[in-house]
Amino acid sequence: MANGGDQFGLAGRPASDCMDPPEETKEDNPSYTLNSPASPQTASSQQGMDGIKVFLHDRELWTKFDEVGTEMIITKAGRRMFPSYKVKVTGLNPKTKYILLMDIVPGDDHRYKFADNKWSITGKAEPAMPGRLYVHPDSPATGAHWSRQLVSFQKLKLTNNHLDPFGHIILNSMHKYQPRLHIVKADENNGFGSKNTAFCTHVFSETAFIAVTSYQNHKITQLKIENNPFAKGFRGSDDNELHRMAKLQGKDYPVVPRSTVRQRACSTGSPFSAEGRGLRGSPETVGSPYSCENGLNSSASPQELLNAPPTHYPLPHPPLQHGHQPQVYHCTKKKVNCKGRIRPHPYKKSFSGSSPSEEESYYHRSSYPPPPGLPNNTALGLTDSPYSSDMGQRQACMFASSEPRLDELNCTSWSYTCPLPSAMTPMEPYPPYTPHPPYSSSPQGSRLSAIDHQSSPPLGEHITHDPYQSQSSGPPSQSSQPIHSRQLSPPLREYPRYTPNLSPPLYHTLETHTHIRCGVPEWSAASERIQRTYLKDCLVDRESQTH
DNA sequence: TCTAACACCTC
DNA sequence: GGAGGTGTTAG
Repeated sequence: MANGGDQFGLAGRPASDCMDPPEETKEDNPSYTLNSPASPQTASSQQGMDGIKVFLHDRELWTKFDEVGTEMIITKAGRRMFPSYKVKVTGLNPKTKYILLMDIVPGDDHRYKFADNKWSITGKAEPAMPGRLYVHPDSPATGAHWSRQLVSFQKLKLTNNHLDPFGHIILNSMHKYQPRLHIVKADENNGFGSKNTAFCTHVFSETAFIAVTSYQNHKITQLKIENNPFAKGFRGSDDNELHRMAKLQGKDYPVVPRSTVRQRACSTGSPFSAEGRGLRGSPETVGSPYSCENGLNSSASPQELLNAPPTHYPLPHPPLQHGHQPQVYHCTKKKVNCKGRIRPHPYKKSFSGSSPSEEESYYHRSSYPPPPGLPNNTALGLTDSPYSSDMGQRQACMFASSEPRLDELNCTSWSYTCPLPSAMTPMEPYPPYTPHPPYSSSPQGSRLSAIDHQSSPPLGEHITHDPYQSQSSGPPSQSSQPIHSRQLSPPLREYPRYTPNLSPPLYHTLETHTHIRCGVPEWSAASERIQRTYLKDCLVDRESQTH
């Protein structure tokens, strides 16, 4: 959340590591990029990754939501994200194959509540859900393919079902999250387990959100209705709408839509209407001096960033309510009692998809810790394979991963142990939440594996960031422990413990439970092997299904 | 808080 | 026409 994130009390944007020139401007639509390690060890990993740029599609819309405090519905069956996460990627080698995947990491270590029309911390976060990675259905594909058009992750679904068998990303309601995009080189020279596996992570702070089972902030509801085609039915349009509602309510006179009532009630008589709340561009939020507390800023070397285990993502927002004025309107959640739906007054379409060209102007690079299941330098060696996934409707592979927390980026070096469930033994769906040291985190892009993924400490609070700077980091270079074994063990997939047979064939999910702590990187060879293996398996599977 | 049924909508 | 994505609603 760019500014509004402040609503969530999110930490400021991640400081950029400045691997890239500070050429970025507000209009760069930068993503924070975490490139591959720059260490001698992994220097090669960066080859071909440095020039990669990612532009968030519909950034304006995202920002609009962010300013209010984005909320994403999570349901047992899985719910798509809206706005959809779509990006335009440039700088890829046309002939090289890449795997694009996403993960959603905790934004911090808190649980939130929405009261008095504002978000506030209500306690400690619940144990992190098993981390999962969503691999874009087209993966792996050539750079030319990815660059050809927008890369959409709109089919990614969020769920609150801890036992979800569909491979959806599991989240906790009332918790803050940060989506991340990972680009992994799947070149043949980067086989599974290869130390040269290159990848980079891109983070758009404006895509941070709070997971909810029902919308809390009415403004978000309205934004969704106004912009999501599938919610068109809830858009008010004109007087006819009122009459229609009246009919629904068995009345012959116009009825004021609930939303309208709320809106009015909320915005009336208060100097702190949503607009004035400062969520959007309020001086205090926009200009918030997100100090670099986690060292993500220039203080951390790319290498360090890479090494930094994923912790929760440092969101570019000031502490909750920080600098916020009381919300103006108090929207009661009481529903209007009527038979039919009460439609809100017509809302003007505030945003329409931005054109690609527009997006480009908003490019900004980013750098963050690698995806939990991603290759840390050692980890993911993706064998090249023409795993083209052209099944009618490609499915994405889901991987469990540890959820990185940015607030832990402080550490210059990281270590994490991955009590890897041997052979993907069913693990606790929700490992008891273990408080982590202030700056512990899981290694970035360390694995695509089933790693015990206990919640890791939040990074956000400790991170500062310059909204317009980019960071880049890569897999923990050190990866202190290279993947030793390249053998591909049986694919670890699904939730052996829950519904081994329920998993759709195309969804491969691994749940990761990772213990993270700050210190010297200690990679779990086992976990890495598993993730590496798993990913490969997933790809192979797809390939076989494709062909 | 959360869920399931629902009507309405897009695709 | 059907599948599936929406927010609403009641419980």
